[in-house]
Amino acid sequence: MTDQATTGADLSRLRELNSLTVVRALRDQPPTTVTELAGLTGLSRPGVDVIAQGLVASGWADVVEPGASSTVGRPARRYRFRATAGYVIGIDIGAHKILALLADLDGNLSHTVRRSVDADADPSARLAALDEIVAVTLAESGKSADEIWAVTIGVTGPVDASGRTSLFTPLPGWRTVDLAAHLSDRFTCPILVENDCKLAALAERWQGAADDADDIVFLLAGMRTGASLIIDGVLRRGFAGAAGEIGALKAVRWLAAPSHLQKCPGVPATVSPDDAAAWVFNAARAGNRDARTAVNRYVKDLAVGTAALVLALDPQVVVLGGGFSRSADLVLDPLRRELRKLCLRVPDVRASTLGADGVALGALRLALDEVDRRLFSVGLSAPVAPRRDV
Amino acid sequence: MTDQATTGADLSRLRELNSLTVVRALRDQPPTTVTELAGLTGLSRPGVDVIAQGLVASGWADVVEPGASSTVGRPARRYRFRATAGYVIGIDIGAHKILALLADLDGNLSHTVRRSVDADADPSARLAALDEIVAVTLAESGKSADEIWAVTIGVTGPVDASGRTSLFTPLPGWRTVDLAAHLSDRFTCPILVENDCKLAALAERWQGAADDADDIVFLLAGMRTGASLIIDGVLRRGFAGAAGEIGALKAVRWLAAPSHLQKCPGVPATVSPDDAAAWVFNAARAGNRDARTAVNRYVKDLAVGTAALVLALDPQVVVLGGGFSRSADLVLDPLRRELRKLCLRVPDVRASTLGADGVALGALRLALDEVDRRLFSVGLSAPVAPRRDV
DNA sequence: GGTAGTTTGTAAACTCCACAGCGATTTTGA
DNA sequence: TCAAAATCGCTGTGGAGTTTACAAACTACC
Repeated sequence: MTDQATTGADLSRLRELNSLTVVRALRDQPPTTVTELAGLTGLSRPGVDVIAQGLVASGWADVVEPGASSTVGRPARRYRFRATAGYVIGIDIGAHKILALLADLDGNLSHTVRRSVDADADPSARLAALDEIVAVTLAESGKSADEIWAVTIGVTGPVDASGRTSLFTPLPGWRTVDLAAHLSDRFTCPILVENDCKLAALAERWQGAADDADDIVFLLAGMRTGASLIIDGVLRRGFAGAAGEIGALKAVRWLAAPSHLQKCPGVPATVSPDDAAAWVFNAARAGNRDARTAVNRYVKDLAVGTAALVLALDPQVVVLGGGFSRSADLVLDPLRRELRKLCLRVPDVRASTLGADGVALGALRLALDEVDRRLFSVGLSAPVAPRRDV
Repeated sequence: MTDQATTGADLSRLRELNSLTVVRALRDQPPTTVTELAGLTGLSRPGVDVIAQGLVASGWADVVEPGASSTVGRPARRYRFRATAGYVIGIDIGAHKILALLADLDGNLSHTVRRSVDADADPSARLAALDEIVAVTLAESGKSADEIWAVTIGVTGPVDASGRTSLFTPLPGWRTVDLAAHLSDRFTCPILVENDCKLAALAERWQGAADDADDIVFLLAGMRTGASLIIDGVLRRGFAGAAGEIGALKAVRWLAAPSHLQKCPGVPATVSPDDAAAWVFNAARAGNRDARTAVNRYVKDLAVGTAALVLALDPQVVVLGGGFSRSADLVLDPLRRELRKLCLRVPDVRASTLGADGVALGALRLALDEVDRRLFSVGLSAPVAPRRDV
């Protein structure tokens, strides 16, 4: 706060700011000519030219020499944001699998590594698998650890400010694990730990079903039920990171809701508890009466908590994610119907388009946001990996 | 969005930015010397000097010539933010009264005008009273309409983007009233209309019980029950302005909750329905058994909706406002107890410190925020009333 | 009462940045 | 081959902030 006041701007800072706006313009454009950049930024052409050359020298931009030109006049040199100056990693530690994604600064996926993990593996086994998957990701992509600018890990359970899931977590023995500390000797860059449901919401806003919305309620509908909130375009964690945990209210029957599906009469004994829900959805789709009522009961329970969130926040969109979003065809319509009964204004209700990869994608997005925050918000630093602050 | 890109900074813009930081530093400081300002802003002393003189010339600052100095050295000239360059008005249109406040740009109250209105007055009578109170406020303070830089009006019921309470409102015949349009021929400055409960929340964060918090749930506890949300320091309206309306959920018994008090056995027939609640609180304080159970039942109902909001948002503070906050001594403790039962993490629960003036104060705050947004965010304009954009 | 020390106010010189304008260069099309 | 069009690169101009230097004003102390 006291530091906020010292914003006196020097001439060098002016250059910094202008470099920043040029980089920003470059980032969401295909390779661009100086004249185009001048138009985009409002700066003069010679001015942009100097800045662009500076960006190339410092490593933020690449030059694309003109090829065969189609327009009249001398073909222009083009500049391109050097998205490969750094990379970020997003990891999803689920109950059954660990998924790691590696992407450049534009968010272009360059490597995907997946490993399955035993559902009741103890923390040390899970951490070993994490270590291995990180090593493999770096090795396969040929990147060294100091080319990684941020790492985000998604875990189940609410994550507090220190990056721990101390409140509760379904993973056995996971409450005292400090993931950031565990990876801190491998990476010097920021390491973020975040709740999986929150990350999935970020992903849906980035590349998924809600890429047009700023106010989103994301529902994790699966064997666990959860929710997370994006308000005014920003993921909201609440004061202690427990925002969205409306399922803890007993009147909201989210804890027991999936049991409507599991305990549906008619599920064959050969179907494992984990697959029961899928069986019921299929049966409902085929017209099975018991299965249909089970689904309806499930949705009715799901809708109560959803309505509470909708009334509390008045979002533009509700996104149905989680494992059950594969059966969105059966869930969306009754969910809309219930919400219409319960809410003042019914938001758009949409199904996730990202499925099981959403968490890891959201982890990427959060890592990219962290890089943005560190390098592109105050001023333009040199294109090197930011250091984690203690 | 496309306009956002054109942020190329000129040298004149640099001056604008530095002027802005100096004004910002001046605003939350007593009269300040150039040397102090240089320290605060990080600019050089001569640099600040030119800027300060420019601010005086344009009317943003005043010079305070040095008086008797107590320290060694030549006594310094001091500069002061000219808070009287403009004024804002905050108005609360309640069921029984209309309250108008006039304050300068620092938020210093300079005039208060109050008029009572018949509870079932029709819209035209209420609008006439509004017109009169506006005229009186201007006349008594000796200000002309073009010295007013923003006006905010607080009304009951959710307010949509157009400033109308089309969804519903307890005031008779009020749904089609367009307050901003009604006042638009009197003022050229921005005219904002906002829900009273939301404004009261703003006030509590500004000068009230939650001035240390960024994540706040404000409860309006009275004959109506409502809530509003401040998240990350910003009042959240939701996509269509209906955020906080959790009371619309039937499982949340907010609509019926006050009837526990009104229908408490033992209320004398001589007590009017409006005063019944106050009677019950007094009786409970005196030890009346029926009154105590009525209060407890009321709090239990209030707590369900509050818990839903707390679980959804994980706020730092819950502020109890509205008419019943006068009886916070009876409400706070049982409310905390209930929340402890229902929530994962229990926030601070505090009573409003502003009482019935909160809405008008919040209206002032919103008007000041609007002025800030227009004059102090992009660059520093001349110190004249901003024009309402169509 | 005078002088040293300290702080403020102001002017000058300097540096740096963006801009405007001009000519040179390179390509297309007639 | 020449004109038109667009880009590239250079130079001079003006403005903003900084540093440096010095005069002015005040306190403290001898």
